[in-house]
Amino acid sequence: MAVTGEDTAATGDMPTYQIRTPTTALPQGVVMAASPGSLHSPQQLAEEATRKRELRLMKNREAAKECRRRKKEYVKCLESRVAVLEVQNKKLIEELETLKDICSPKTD
DNA sequence: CGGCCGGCGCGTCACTAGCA
DNA sequence: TGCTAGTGACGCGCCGGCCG
Repeated sequence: MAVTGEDTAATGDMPTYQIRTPTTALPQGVVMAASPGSLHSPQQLAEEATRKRELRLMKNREAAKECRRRKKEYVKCLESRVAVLEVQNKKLIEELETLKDICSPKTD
């Protein structure tokens, strides 16, 4: 691992999202119908939209990090549970064999 | 040594469940 | 019903190991 975390996709300053989904996200020409109460110049509206988008992206970025962290933890937890159950299973099998030996009629 | 491949982490988008 | 947090999916870049 040791991934140089910071130099990946976005931090490389390559807005990949623009390439992938030009139509979704925020249709660029469209200046989101502003909140009816506050009237601003088109430029202000655009700035507001940009600001909102950046905030959303930032929050989602953090959410994704947290989500991945939890998922890793969950997987680790499952793996250790598997290990415990395997040991337990092995012991039970051994015990079963022992009991079989004890209970089986002598062949001699 | 250079190319390829698999694994990993990241950012973003799209979708959804739950809440006010 | 609109908003937000959570998450699956996708694509990207980086790294380490393997092979010719």
